[in-house]
Amino acid sequence: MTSATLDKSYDPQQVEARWYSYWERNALFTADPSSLRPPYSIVIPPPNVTGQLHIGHALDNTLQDILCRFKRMRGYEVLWMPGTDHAGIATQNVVEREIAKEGLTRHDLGREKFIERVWKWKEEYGGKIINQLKRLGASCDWSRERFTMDEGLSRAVREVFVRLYEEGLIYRGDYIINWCPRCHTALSDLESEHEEVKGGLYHIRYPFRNGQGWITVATTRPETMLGDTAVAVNPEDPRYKNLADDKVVLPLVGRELPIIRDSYVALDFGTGALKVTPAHDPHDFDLGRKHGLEVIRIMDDSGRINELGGAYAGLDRFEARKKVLEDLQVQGLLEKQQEHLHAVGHCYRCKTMVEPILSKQWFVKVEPLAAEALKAVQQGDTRIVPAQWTKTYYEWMTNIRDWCISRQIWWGHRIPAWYCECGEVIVSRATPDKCSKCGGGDLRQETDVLDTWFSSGLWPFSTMGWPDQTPELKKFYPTSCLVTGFDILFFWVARMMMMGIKFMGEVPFKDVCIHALVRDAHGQKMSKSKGNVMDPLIIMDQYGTDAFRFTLAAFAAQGRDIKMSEERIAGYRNFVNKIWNAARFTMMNLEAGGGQAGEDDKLAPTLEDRWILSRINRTAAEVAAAIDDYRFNDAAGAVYQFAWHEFCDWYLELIKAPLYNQEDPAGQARARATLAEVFSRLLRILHPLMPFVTEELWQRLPGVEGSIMKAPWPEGRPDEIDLEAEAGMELIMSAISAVRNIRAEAGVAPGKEVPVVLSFDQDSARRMLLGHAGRLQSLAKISSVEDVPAGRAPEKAASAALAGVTLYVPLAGLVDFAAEAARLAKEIAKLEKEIAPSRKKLTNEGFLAKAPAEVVDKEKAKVGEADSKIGRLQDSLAKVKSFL
RNA sequence: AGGCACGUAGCUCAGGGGGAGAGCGCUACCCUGACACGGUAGAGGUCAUGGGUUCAAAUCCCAUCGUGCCUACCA
Repeated sequence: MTSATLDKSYDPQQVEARWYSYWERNALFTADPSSLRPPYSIVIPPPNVTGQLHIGHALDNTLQDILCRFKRMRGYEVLWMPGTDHAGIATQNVVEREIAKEGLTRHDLGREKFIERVWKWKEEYGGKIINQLKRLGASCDWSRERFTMDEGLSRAVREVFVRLYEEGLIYRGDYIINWCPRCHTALSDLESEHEEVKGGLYHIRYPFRNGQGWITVATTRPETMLGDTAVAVNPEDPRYKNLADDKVVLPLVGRELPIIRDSYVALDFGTGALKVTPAHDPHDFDLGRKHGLEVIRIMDDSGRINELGGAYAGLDRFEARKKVLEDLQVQGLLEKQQEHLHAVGHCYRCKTMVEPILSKQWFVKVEPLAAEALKAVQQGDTRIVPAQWTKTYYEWMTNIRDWCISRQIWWGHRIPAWYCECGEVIVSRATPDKCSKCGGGDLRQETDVLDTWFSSGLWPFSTMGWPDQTPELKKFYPTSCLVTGFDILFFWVARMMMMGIKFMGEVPFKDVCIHALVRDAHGQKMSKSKGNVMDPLIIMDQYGTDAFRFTLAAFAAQGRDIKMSEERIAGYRNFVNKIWNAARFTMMNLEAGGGQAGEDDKLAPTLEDRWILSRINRTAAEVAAAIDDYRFNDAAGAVYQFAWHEFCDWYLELIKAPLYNQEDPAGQARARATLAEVFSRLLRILHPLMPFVTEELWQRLPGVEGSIMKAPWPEGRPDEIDLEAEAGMELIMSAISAVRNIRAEAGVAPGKEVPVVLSFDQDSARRMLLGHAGRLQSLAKISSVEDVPAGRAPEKAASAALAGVTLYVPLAGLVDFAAEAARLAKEIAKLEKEIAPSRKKLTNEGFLAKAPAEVVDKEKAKVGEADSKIGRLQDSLAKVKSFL
């Protein structure tokens, strides 16, 4: 392969397809638990099997990939554990929809057949996202890919369930839970998403039994009155101190209800009187228990009024509300209704309004687990980055309530509990064949399955073979870092913390790196219903994966939402192309040397060599530090700045002269050697961010063998840091810019060469500029450089004041003195404006007295420098004006 | 109701007590033998508002306005 085959512009499509399979074939992603290298491990947040790669996954996995590739290059044994989540409700919904097309429900098929169908679906369509992650370049160890319903992981689930049960941390009981009437299952508190809903607050009269007036209750849920078993008021409420009767008659139903007094009732809300429906409201449930109230559940699992709802039986809850209100209106019992804004839970899977319903479910007693998880972060075993999320984590961990883990669906880990006719409940790792109490053989397994998050909570260790003691666990647990969005901090991170500490005795990860949500260019959350989703696959097709990844990294500033913009992606596409062309240039020149580069580089390095080596050292260090700190945007920014604005803009331009100078073969070889070295390092610095193009270019570099993935990260070389070269280059670059500016402002044709006269007031500046006059000439199109004493400077010239030198471009006949005067005046004004704050500071006695000496010195130096420049510019201005 | 962020160039965003930055866009010139997905030179900002701390505030503190998000059982 030679640069003859390197196209003029980068075409991502063909390159990307080639390298991913190369990496996989060569097992470059595979982790070796017996390696002696230090471990670095990440478990992927397992996407749903039903999932399609969206931009949030893309961000999340790009960041993980950057970390993994970087750590590999730095000599770590890296395990990036991949896999997918069985996503109980979501997956079941998908397959139910599929069989619905055949006119079937899951009940037509029966549990076993239905689950077979789900597995079949999973084999066929599930895990599409895995290939999409590969498109993204994710360097996961696919040989270890896991699925939460795998046999091994299922064993871990059973083990955990049984142990928690045996310790009394799992229990079963009747409580109010969040019920989704569409999915027909219980949900945890987290899975019920609160959304503001405009509802009504209805004031309803409950007449006293004795006919002496009524009590008015206020409610947002009039339809649940069918299940009312009391009315409650606050014992302190003067309005209700002396009531006409101690019982009311429930309208529409006719049941007599006691009036209970409880301080729970707020005095200042509604009417101060509360209807109590223990079967359909969590607080009412508590009140009911406390006061020994009857519990009447009036709704079925689909949210329809059941036979206990009398005339309303069969009506959907919303129809029932309407009808109840109508009937109350007719009877004159609806005193008033007002608009009322309140937060109502919605199913996180299907957005159906959640129904709080009394039901028998399994729960995890989380308090003791949460206490440990809280402590682990407090004492720094796990660090949350950025730290602002720590508080949120604490808040949740301290206010946590028991976790409802049973789901009335079929797809998932079936709860390992069996019921015997004798009433015994057997919870066991292995399927029992007879009752442990009565010996009976007629056992029925619990039909409920576990919350999907129960199994994903075990992910960091179940994927590594737990409950067995495996080499993987030994080497890679606890994992180094977890990268995820804050939206699942509670759902998942918190649960992994609890489970990891409980069962491994150690936190599951040392760091939690929390990144922002990706939004569209207007800051809206991307969603299918809004139609503002950006499909990462299409983006990758259009701009290339590397450009996309680089954009994500550049946007990933901590603690902020990301507004994705296509313009930015296009900008970084251009950057990738810039790298490509820098490579094109590099290779053309390396080949021109017949592959001899590096052999004859004994010559002392030139200024630009020293400078670029110094700069790339700093850049490598900066990028490394940024990645280590999860400041991905800083990493991207630093390498972008270096590659484009130092390496390409200046260094490549500067070495064209020596590279093209046939008369100095040694100088050519030396330039080639540095170029090859610096470019090789640049590719390696870029690799974690843009793996594909860097691999392609790496493998085309002469003398390179093997993947860039195996190449070492360019660690710092303190000997190459060169302050003198950096300062010298500053001066040279400023001189070149000054000449270019003068040329542009004077309208000198780009091709025309101009003479330059320099008048020095510092010897170091003289040595630097005259010693590198050739560089000046080639980059600023200069015909000659002349050194004159200050007094002999050309008069009819445009000029610029630099540090230690005044630069003149004599433009006899060309120079427009009026324009030059304006330019100088502008320059002076700009300098004055810039230096004004410093001047002010130096007149401030407090500043001189209290500011650190080095700050004062710095300000003085700044003013001195500016004064020198301004003075020289004013001299020039006066001269120019004299010709007007 | 509480909590957490955020208001910086036309747009999208970095920065975070001592010289206002980037990308895109804009203006002018240039197809210069890596690159027009390019080059060179420019224009553009009282860093939301009002106070305070400090020798020094875009940066720290308080308040106000605006925006977004999270948590929450006043029916």
